Amino acid sequence: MSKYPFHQIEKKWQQHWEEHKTFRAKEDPSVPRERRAYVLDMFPYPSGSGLHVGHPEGYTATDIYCRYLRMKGYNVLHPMGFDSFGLPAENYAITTGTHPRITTEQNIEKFRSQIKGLGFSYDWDREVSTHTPEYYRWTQWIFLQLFKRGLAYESDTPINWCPDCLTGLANEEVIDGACDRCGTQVRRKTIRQWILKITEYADRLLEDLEKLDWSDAIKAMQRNWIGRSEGANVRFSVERSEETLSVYTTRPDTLFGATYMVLAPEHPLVKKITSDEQREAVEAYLEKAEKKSDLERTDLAKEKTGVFSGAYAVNPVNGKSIPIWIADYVLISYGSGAIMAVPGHDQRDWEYARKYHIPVVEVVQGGDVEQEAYEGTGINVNSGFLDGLQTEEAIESMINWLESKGLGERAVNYKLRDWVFSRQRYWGEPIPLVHCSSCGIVPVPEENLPLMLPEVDSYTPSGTGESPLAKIDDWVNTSCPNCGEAAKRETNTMPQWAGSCWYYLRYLDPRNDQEFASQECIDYWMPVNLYVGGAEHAVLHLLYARFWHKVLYDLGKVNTKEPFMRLVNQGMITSYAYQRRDKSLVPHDEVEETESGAYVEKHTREPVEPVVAKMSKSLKNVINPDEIIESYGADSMRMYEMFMGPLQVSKPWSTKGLTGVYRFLDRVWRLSQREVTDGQPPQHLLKLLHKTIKKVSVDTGNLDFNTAIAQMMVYINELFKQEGLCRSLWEPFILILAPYAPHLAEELYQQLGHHSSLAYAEWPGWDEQLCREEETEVVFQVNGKVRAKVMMSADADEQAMKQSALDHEKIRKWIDGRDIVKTIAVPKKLVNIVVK
RNA sequence: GCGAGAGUGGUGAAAUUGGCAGACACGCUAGACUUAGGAUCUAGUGCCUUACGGCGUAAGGGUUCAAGUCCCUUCUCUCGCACCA
Repeated sequence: MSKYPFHQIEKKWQQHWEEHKTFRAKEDPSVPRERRAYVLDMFPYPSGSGLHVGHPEGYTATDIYCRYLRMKGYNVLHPMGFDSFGLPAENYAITTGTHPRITTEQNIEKFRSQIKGLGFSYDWDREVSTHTPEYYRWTQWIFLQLFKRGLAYESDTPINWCPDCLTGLANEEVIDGACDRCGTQVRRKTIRQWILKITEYADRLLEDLEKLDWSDAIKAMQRNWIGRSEGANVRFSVERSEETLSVYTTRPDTLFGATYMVLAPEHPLVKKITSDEQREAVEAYLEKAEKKSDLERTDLAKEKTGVFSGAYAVNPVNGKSIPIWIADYVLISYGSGAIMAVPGHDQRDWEYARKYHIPVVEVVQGGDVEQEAYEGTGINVNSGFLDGLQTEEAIESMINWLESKGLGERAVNYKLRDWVFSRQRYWGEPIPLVHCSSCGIVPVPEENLPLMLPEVDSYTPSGTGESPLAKIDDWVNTSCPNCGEAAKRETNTMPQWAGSCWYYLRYLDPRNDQEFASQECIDYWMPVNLYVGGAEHAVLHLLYARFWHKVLYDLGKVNTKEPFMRLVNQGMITSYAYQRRDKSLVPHDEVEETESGAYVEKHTREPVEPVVAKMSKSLKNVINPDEIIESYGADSMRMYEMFMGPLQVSKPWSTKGLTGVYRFLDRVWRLSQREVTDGQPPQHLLKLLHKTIKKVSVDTGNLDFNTAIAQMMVYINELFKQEGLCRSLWEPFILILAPYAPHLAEELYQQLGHHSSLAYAEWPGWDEQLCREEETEVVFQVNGKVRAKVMMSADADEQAMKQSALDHEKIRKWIDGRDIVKTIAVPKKLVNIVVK
């Protein structure tokens, strides 16, 4: 066993912090606003498999940052909790009959102890779990506010139905046509759903992104998801019919080029306008389209299919009669579910027109519409009153024309769709509404919240689309809060996103039973200064949370338009796996290393190559943090995760690599066993100390933890070479090590005679004078190639540098007898002599 | 297909404004030492070359006294979106 007693040290200090409530955050009004920091981690779903090495990465990063800020004198709020409603616990309940609360709370227990084992400086007094009635009371309360503002509505729209989970899924939860959770192929089913009108906030969600200190990549993803576009709605009349057909277009300037129209198969007008001759063909096509899953409909994009409806519309600008087709390349869920097709200037329409021999008309110059659609801008032709106009003017002119004739108007469209908010599930927040036959939908009075999740006999969904709650008659049957007559409760529950939409607010005031959080606490801490989590939540969670926050802002309940000022996404921690020649992957335990250092598959002796892959159970390359902590200690685990590389990029785990930081900490420990003296330290070490303090301070503030650690290693390697141990070189180092390896640092700090925790000790400053070098190495180059290196005074001027280079004997060898064209000197760096 | 990002030793990676490519760590090699440990310590370690020196940041080209860094072309990988009218 090692000399470094991390087991003992880590246990001791974790107990100390817990007993002394070292990291409790208080709303101290004497701390000015700019010295307060709210640093937030994305809270975990407490799954049955416990923590994996990915969780501690972000948590370690924020912990280091928080510990650093505390030592810099900041008042820091750093809470942790659990996103504890969710499908796995319920699916487990369905198969075993165990109440999801029981499994969930066991899992929370396990997660909490694992997280505590890493020595994170959370204020545990603020812990929240979304499944507790004290918490979901306020989730329900916020839902009621949305409902009262008209932001929640019922709709019978077709939804994505997972036949395995027997539940509806939001569009966003369907990945490649399969259920996000269980992978089952999703089907369409029509069901009554609660929907939240997030689209009403689309513009603000888009605009307010500007102010946020988020990566451009994440902002771009959100922008893309919201998908705002500007254009016009145009109404076409249908020949021999009273109907009008409304379409959305971003290119009203191409209206003269619209030679046909297309309806999505689900469009309500399809049945009304289809002619008798075409009815059979249309019905056959509709049936085919219905059977296609979304996956097929999007994947079969290469070959567009459709059918003529037999009906014609009138192009309002030129009175021409144009055919109306039905095709599934038009989506019912975007725009009006119908388009005007301009084959000259839209590639999809072009392909379709070619296939069905529909005329292609050029109305914007710039391409060759015989070869392909021209989607760019240019001068309008064949366009009546638009002829000769540039695209931008043509668009304006056409919109004005449409508006003046009452045939259309300027319009904005979004890809973003409203949020399907109900789940036919047991393990979620009950939606606090009552259906009354005379009063309609009535909210449960706020003073009666929480609406408790009742106990049930069976967690199995009814299979009809209703949640297990529908089977409990004495819960479902209630009286109307309004008129007192018999009424029925809403039996849908909320999705898992609900609880995570506002948890960062509950941490501010977690035991408040009067409101979700007091104004004082919100004012004191908000907004979140730094939010760290996985990129997988880049769109959904962050968009939903921002939406709820804006609603609360409109209600006057929060003081900021945006909840999270700075967002950092940590990269994924991957692992090595082994790959056969045919690129298939081999599980970890079926590979062994040969004597020559190559890898072979055990039973076939086939050579395999190590490659980086996601950790997965099937590849058996999952790293368990408990084992790492047991063998190397939490401080090593923390430091290694930060040493691997930049926080934001994904990087492969290597337990061998971890031994590097373990050895470093062991070396620090062995240093501490030397006698500490009070003498004057050697100048070169003092200078190195100050450079180290500077680099660690700057890098920690920028979350560049890997380079900060490297610098501490450099320092310790030098310090180790010196005999003895100078207190003035040692104590500041312990303080800068503290955020990274807090257990060891506390122990060493105590060894130096301190009696309290270093958690609030003053972060050491550095002396800029000592960080400066009097002498630097200067490179002499001839034609850009390094020919000599010399030490020179840092303030040598360019002239002196040039002269010294020209006089240098190695340089003379290269320049003698040649013409010097030019000489460049860069102070402290180099001299370059250009010769011919 | 579109969009974003990335390609640096055997490996993870460093490298203000263009200014010594490879810090730090793993691994490897040699030696020392021993309380034989998951040790530890010392030295070495980009490639070619006995040396002088040459070549090296995915490939090719360009700008510059000087390019990992700036510009152009190509390739590969990762992520996101996927008929958004």
